[in-house]
Amino acid sequence: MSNEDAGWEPPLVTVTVDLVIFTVRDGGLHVLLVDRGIEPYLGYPALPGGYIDEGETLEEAAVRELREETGLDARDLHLEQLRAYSDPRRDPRGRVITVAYLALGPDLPVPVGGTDAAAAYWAPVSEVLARRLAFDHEAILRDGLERARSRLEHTTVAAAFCTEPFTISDLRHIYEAVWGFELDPSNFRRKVTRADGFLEPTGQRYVPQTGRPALLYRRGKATTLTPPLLRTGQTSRSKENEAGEAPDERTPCTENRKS
Amino acid sequence: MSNEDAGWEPPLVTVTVDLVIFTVRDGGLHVLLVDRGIEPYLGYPALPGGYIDEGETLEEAAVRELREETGLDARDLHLEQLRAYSDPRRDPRGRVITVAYLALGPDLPVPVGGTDAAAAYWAPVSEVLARRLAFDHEAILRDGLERARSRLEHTTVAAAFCTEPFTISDLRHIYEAVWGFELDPSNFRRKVTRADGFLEPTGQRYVPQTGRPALLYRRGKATTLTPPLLRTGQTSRSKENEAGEAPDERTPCTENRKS
DNA sequence: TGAATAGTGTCTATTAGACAATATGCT
DNA sequence: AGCATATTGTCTAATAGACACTATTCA
Repeated sequence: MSNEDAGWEPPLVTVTVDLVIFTVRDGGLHVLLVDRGIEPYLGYPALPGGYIDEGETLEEAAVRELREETGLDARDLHLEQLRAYSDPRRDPRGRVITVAYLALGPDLPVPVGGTDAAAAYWAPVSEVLARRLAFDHEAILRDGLERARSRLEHTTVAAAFCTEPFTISDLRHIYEAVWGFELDPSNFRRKVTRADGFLEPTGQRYVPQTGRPALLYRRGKATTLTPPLLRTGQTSRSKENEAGEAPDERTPCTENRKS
Repeated sequence: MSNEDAGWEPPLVTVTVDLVIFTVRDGGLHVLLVDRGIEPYLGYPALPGGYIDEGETLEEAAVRELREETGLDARDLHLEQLRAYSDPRRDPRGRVITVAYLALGPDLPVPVGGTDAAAAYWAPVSEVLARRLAFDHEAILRDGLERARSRLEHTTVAAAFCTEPFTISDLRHIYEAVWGFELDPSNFRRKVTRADGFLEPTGQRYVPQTGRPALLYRRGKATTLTPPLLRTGQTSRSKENEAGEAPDERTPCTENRKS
């Protein structure tokens, strides 16, 4: 390494983690935000996050901030690293590099008053993208959205959005909310049921207020989705609407379940 | 953020960038390594990398280290962020977080003696994976390999491995070297020529020592590959061999070109 | 019975893999 | 001519999208 002259000391930087936490509620994609209570960007909505502690990994810091800032338990969520953001001017206070994490989970209640000053709240992604966020959090949110959309194509994480047990319609509504267009129910069913290890039948049924009862499933063991469920060739009745604009129906993922 | 009590100062950490630089030479996938000249891991092979400077982005640091440690020019390569590695014990000297970058490029000559003490050299990935590397560089290399393999499925970066102009056979040899198994030349040709914006015909031909001349192409404008070129369903004569073990033929990507 | 949603079946165009056949240079 | 590789063509099974049709519950 070129800088290891005797006596030379490498520069030290502050490192934070930021969390892009998505859920689907009321048929639309939502992201968890906090309103900043201090400068800079006082009053601006921001992604939850915080400084990394000594002796912990970035992932551990993400799990900790998840709990401290939002009251969520990482065991209920899918958590993965997104990427690092390092523009030297991204924080006016000085050099702060942040590593963003993507979290996907069911529509869990967030405490109105967390352990922190600013309370976390769910906000529709479509609306948030039209607003200004603190720091470079708009770019991070956009990257997180694209990553989530891509993950739904190649992995089984969509099921992480659902509380078990769930129906195939629930799962389809997840895809529709994240991708922003509708899918053919018949073809969707064919693909997800054929995909090995995606869904595990429970043998139980969900009896809705109206309509035929639906079979209930649990998450299978597979994490990768073979073959992938690609966004290309969406059905013709697709409604091209940006970023989590809710499709027509507003079926909650799991609510009022009987068996 | 939960730690912003008055007077509290966030911990400072050292940040480095490490580079997984791949190329294809002699029909096999190679990675650029340096031998460590100082403790820790004195004498061990390692990925090139170094400390981030004040006022530069991680990407700028990656470009700089590329030049300083290997003599390569980032303009000749595809460069993308891989991910951050943050185990507090990954560097025995103390807390060092590293952000790995993936670089893909043609078989460029590396200076025997760089500006640095240890000279960089190309090593076959298959052999390197059987050896021990410094720090957590084995894991980083593995992640980089998987990322590269995946990128070949969904993007046109394979062409970044080739020096222009190149033939479709050249391109296929890239895929075979990175993925580690052979592909059907006929079906491969059909897919890459149909993919819009992947290849741009030059109208010129490459006349080899033996065999029919091949048409030469340049990189097209597209970066994403639609439809994707998936690894699944490899041809039956596939030779399952791990990580860049060279296929039978050893056709250099571009050498001794006429037109 | 009718509304509403779940689930099945089918038709067709497209695609992928396998592999045969042809083309074109060189020695 | 004979070799080696490039390029084209063809056959078949599998798949995807579109959409009709049947099933099951409740009001």
